[in-house]
Order: sequence, then structure tokens, then C-alpha cells
Amino acid sequence: MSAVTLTPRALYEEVAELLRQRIFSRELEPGSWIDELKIAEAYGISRTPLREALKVLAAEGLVTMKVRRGAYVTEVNEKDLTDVYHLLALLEADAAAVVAEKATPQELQELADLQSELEASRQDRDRFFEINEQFHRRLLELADNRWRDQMVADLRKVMKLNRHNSLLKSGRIEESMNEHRGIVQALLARDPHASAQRMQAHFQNGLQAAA
Amino acid sequence: MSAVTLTPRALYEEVAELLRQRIFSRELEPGSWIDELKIAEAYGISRTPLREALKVLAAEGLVTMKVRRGAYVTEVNEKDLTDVYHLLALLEADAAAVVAEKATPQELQELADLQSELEASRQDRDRFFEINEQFHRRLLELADNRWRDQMVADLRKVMKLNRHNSLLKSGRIEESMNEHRGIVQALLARDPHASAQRMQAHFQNGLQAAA
DNA sequence: ATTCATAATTATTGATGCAAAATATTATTT
DNA sequence: AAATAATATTTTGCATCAATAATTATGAAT
Repeated sequence: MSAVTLTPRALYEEVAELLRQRIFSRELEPGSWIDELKIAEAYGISRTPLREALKVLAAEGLVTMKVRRGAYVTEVNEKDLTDVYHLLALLEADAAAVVAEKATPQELQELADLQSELEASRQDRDRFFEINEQFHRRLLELADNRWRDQMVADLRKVMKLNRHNSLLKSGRIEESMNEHRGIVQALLARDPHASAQRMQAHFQNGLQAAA
Repeated sequence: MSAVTLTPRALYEEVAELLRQRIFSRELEPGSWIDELKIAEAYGISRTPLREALKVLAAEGLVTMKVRRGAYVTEVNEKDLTDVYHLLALLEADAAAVVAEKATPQELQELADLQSELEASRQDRDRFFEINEQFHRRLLELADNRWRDQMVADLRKVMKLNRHNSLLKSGRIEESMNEHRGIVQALLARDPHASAQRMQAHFQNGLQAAA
């Protein structure tokens, strides 16, 4: 037997990740009931690790457990989305303020470099989004608060429940970049308040006007 | 057997709550390993609901799962506590800002009434803390963001991991009340920015100076 | 024909048992 | 005597099994 199991992570974690993908791809629709038997059979596993995975997803907010009714994919309405987005903006704005105060010059320069890359890739839409995400991720890392990171990760997952993963305006590369530039300027100026406010504004502008 | 089961909630929820109490009372010490067999036997249940309960607690941050090593009570250091406290302050300050903008006059009056009760109970320490908690709880309710509520609840649980549930100054009833009065004033004035700032200051002042 | 009650079916929830993995202890060899 | 290897014990993790609860459907009575 050369196939070493190696157990990278527990089965319930593996299953949780698979279910996450199926939920995000809307293969499992919001509001729909999750058939434990069917899923367990499809994946060729028993229901025990599956149920543990569902508990994890419930804690993340992706599924909702109903007593004696089983698990349902969480349904998010418009208000939920704006509420979640509001919190994301708040947490990231605060992260910017923290970074403005506590980051080393080298770390700030890193963000400035990412900003330059962003400007250079304004023609390449995919690359732009990639660098953009990298910027936000790095900013959170520098804010160095694992509890915030966990919350942001969970909130992002909830946002992904939304159809097309949008709610965000798509065709505003130029504006978005200008806002980013302003954020970096405030960070380099070591101005926590301005950094937070500009990040807030960046999120506000990114929010699609509720029809 | 006349004992009707009645199933108020699932067994794993029940067990999760019991474990929470034991963790908060430090009967289960931070860093210590949680013996599934022993706990299951002590409660007279099987390991299945217990393991589900542990997954829930892991998601809340109270226990940490290690692969093939089982569950451990989460150890929080000083930085963790200040990080968590920082986020609590941020979330509640923002809640105050939201309430200042969106609450109805009746709802604001409710908060003002709670403030009056607070002032009246300045002699009764226990009652003071009770009303104080009620004020914060009601404020969050009025901010009307279930995702924030969930996050605040989880963060509070982590705070309770700390010895003696402190990190908070205890002998500052008078100052605390004055700060509260300022918050209520800002709320009644419908000033979101001032409301948030005063709430922030309230939290900052409540933080025990790190020795 | 409609409503209520009862029974049956279906799905969740809890228990027990088994296998795999990790750690600790003991024995053997250098 | 120390180090390494092998074995044994402990414990996690997965699967199968049994029972409880809820919902739906059917039948009877008003």
C-alpha cells in the first residue's frame, strides 16, 4: 500500500470545504434543505463527519440548523447583505487605522508597492482584482488581529451567498483605484482617522445602489 | 417515566452550554485537554453529540481543535484580550452611531430611561451592572444587525475566558455613569459621530491599564 | 365536502462499536 | 548507559445501528 493517507485535515473539514464550494456555486440553493443521506452517499462517507461539517458551516452562518428539521442553506435577504457589508467596511476601515498607526515603514512601503502594481494593471481586469484582493488581505495581516481576521473571513463567506457574488459595482476600476490611492496616501501620512474614513468611503462607493 | 423529553433544544446544544459554563468557571482550564470519554461518561451521553458540541465551541473560539489530538480549551494571552476588546469597542461604538441615526424617538427615550435607572441605582453595585448590561444589550438590539449581534456575543464569550472575567476596572461606577450620560446625550442629539466616539471612550476608559 | 384524528412513513438525533494513528513505554543493541 | 526500535496502550475519528419525533396522507365523522 503506497497510498499514504497522510491525513492533511480531518474528514469533516474536508467535507465542510466541499459543501462550501457547492453552496457558493449555488448548486445548493439558499433556503433549500440539505439531504444528509444523499450527500453522505454521494461522497461515499458516513453521516457522522457530515453532521460535524454542518455544525461548522452553521457556526459560519452558511447553513441554518432547525431543530428536528435538519440543515438548510442560509437565506440572506437584501438587509442581511447590507448589514454584512456594513460590518466588513467597519472592520477594514478600523484595520486601516491600526495599520496607519502601528505598521513599520517597510510594511507601509509594501502596501504602496501593491498600489503601484494596481495602477500598472488597470488594463488587465483579472489581474486588477487579484492585486486588489492581495492589498486588502495584506492590510488585514498587518493590522494583526486574528479575531478580526476570523470575523472578516466569515462575513466574506456570507457575502458569497449572494447571487453572482455581487452587490458590488463592477465597472468602476478607475474610481476604485483613485480611492485606493487616497487610502495609501493616508496610510503613508500616518493618519489613522483619514485612513479609516477613506477606507469607509471606498466600501460605500463599492456598494451597488439598492434598486 | 413521567419526565417528558420536550426537547427544548438538541442535546448537542445542551452539552455545548454545559461545557461553556465549565470553561467560564475555569473548571476546565485554558490549555487543558478535553477528555471526550470522561465527559461523555460523566454526563451519561455518547460521544457523538459531545463531539458536535465541541465543533460548535471551536467555531465560537472557546476550544481549539488539533488534528488527531482532540479538543483543547483555548488559551488567550494578553494580546488576544486587548484585540478582542478593541473589536467589541469598535462594534458597539458603531452600533451607537447607527442608533443615533435610525432609532425612533420612543426607542431613544427607552435608552434615556435606562440611563435614569442607572443613575438611581448607583448605590447598588449588582443592580448597576445589571442595568448597565441591559443598556448595552438594548442598544445592540436597536442597531438591528443580527450579524453584529452574533459577533459581539462570540467576542464576549472569549472575554469570559479571562481569569476573573476582568481586564475591566471595577471601581469606577461614577466615571462609568458619567460616560454613559454623555453617550445618551449624543444619542438624543442624533449625533452619530459623537455617539460612536463617546462609546469608544467609554470602552477605552474601562480597559484596565496593561501592567 | 371539509375537517380532524390517527397511523404510517420519512428523516433527524443519539448510541455503540471498530479501525487507524499517535504517543509512550519497554526492551534490546551498540 | 544511552539511543533506537518495536510494541502496547490510549484516543481520535468514522461507520453502522436503533429510536424518537414530525409530517403527511388517508379515512371517518360531522
